[in-house]
Amino acid sequence: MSSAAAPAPKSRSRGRVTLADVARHAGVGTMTASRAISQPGMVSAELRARVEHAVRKLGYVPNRAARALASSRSKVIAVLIPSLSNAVFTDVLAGIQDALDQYGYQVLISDTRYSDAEEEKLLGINLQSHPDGVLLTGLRQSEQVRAMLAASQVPVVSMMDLSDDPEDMTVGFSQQEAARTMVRHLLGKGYRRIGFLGAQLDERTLKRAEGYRIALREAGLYEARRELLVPDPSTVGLGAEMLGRLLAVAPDCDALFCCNDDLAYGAIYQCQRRGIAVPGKLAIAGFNDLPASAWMNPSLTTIATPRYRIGYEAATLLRQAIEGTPPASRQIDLGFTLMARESA
Amino acid sequence: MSSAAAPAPKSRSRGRVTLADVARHAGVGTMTASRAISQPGMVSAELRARVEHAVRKLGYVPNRAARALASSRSKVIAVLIPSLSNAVFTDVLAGIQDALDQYGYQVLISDTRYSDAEEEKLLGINLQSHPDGVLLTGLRQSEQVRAMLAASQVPVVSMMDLSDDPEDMTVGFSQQEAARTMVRHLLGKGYRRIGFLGAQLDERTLKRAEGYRIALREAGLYEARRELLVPDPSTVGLGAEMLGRLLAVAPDCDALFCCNDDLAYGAIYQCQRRGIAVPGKLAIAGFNDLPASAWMNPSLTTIATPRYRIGYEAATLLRQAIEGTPPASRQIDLGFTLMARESA
DNA sequence: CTGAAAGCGCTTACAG
DNA sequence: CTGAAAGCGCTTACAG
Repeated sequence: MSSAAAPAPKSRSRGRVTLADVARHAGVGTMTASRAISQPGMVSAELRARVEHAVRKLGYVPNRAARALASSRSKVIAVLIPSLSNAVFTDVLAGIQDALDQYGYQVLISDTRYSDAEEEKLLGINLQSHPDGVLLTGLRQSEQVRAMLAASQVPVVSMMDLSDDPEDMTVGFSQQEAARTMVRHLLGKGYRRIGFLGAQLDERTLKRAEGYRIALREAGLYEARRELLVPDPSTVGLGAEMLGRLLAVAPDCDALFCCNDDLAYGAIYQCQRRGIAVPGKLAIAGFNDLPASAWMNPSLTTIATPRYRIGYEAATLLRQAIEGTPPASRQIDLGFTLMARESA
Repeated sequence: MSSAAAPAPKSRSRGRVTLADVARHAGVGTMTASRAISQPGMVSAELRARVEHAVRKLGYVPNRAARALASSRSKVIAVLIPSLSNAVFTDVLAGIQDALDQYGYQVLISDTRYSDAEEEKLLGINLQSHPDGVLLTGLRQSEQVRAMLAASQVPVVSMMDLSDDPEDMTVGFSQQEAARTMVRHLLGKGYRRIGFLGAQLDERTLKRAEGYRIALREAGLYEARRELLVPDPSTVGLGAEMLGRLLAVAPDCDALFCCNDDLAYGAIYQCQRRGIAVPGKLAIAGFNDLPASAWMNPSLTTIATPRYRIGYEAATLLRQAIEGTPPASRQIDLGFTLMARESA
């Protein structure tokens, strides 16, 4: 039909169903089709129905990349956690998912494996998706990470701890206070030679160790030799091994505070093998209150942490920041609960 | 300078540094800048250096959405797992991450919570990102999910099990054979009244239950009353409770095969509370070999499953399918290992 | 309430 | 090895 004046446009079509196809099928403009999908309220009932029918009929799948590019809102939230194999953080993730579920955000989960270098790398990759917001674990990020975050101007909420900078958005509880509370509980039970087992040496472990020291110093009972810190990842096996190492240098401990439940499980199992009565000869306490802690024998005295709620509230706070809703508070302290059971 | 003929283009710029900025700064064409970043080998060393310098200087962050839109390759791989709070699947994820780490894929992790409806919903959302490939757990997907996958024409690899359809790409092991192997081990140890505890009732649990039945029928020892299956999620607490329920109807069991380690932990803990000697009075076996199983008392007899390798090999197989590399095999059986320990 | 045009930031053929 | 133009599939102002 047309004169040969204009060359045929080169088509790079992928044969996918596009919004234009839907609009054509429904006999409306592309715009209207777009609105019928994203803002149904702004389109008349009839056109909306026609568009919806066309969507279904053609099996239209919106293209997120195109939407993100055109709207400059990616509807992506990036989450950086130090470990996916630690139940603490999968509980946090569950809370995040539940909080964001109905708001159309895509959650990008990254496991930094407790490594700053890995965190930088993963954040860099995530930033390429231009997330609308970022959820971080802890407060002590590397300079690099801070710089990247600042340059991207993306809203950030930190999880698990509390900041003393009122500018920060944080949801968590005081790691140090929680540890101090546990040690005071042990002191209250009459224990006087309390040891500490810490692994990974991440920010939270160090804060718990500090809480332990503070509480013992307050009681005039702190002795550095009762404290064993190693950088290895926390596992049950490591707890078993560390118990042996600590008792080798401080055999007179009457109680042991482990920086998490996994270590405590290992310590208890090792005591059982060695015939050391728990808590009779050695009381043992953990941190986190994992599901097995209430069931093992002896049941484990530990600190219950509000992991799910931390994820839920942090995601909600971030969403509000993204959407411009003024949050009631930028700092949310969710507290912790001492679970006094049989082991200590 | 210019005459007023052409209206000024409306700018919707976001103030972000773009490839065009980098190109301008480096004094090259946009194309060359693009290539210097994506295919460095195709650009002369000098221009490449200039582009790299500009990238660093301007703090350029590539826009994934734009890249995906223009190239029709999202470099996204969607992973659907039934649970993030089950260590089995976080190990699988670790393998996936490690396999894909160096190839520039963004991994989209979705937790379907053992729900078909949730799986459909999450797959639908993931498909909007037009993933280059999808990693699925198990073989029994809903009709909906299958239809969506077929329509999207995206390559799919199934994890955890083995398919008898040679068209399928699968990486796993025979759940049924593994269960059968465990029951045979128990039979070999002289146990004759072997019970079974199963929860969640997902595909894998049902296959393990079937393996249990087959092995006992082979020995002429199957009795339906020794089998307890409940749909609740597997937890240590549930294992403890189920032990009580099973012994109430079949108090003469001399061994118990639990569909996973969590249930087995709970069963053992419950025996300890009730003064039932394990394995003296009741032998107990699990499935998966979680890290604590080797350490608890008694140590747990279980089946070690190659979870990390399943993730690693499945991701590699998928990547090869995406990139057009003919894989050595579309079906990879990674096997399993009986861990005979103290409990059975 | 509805729509034609322009633009988001890249990469893909196509020419040099 | 290098580059100008067109296009990917949406949404954003801007007009009706």
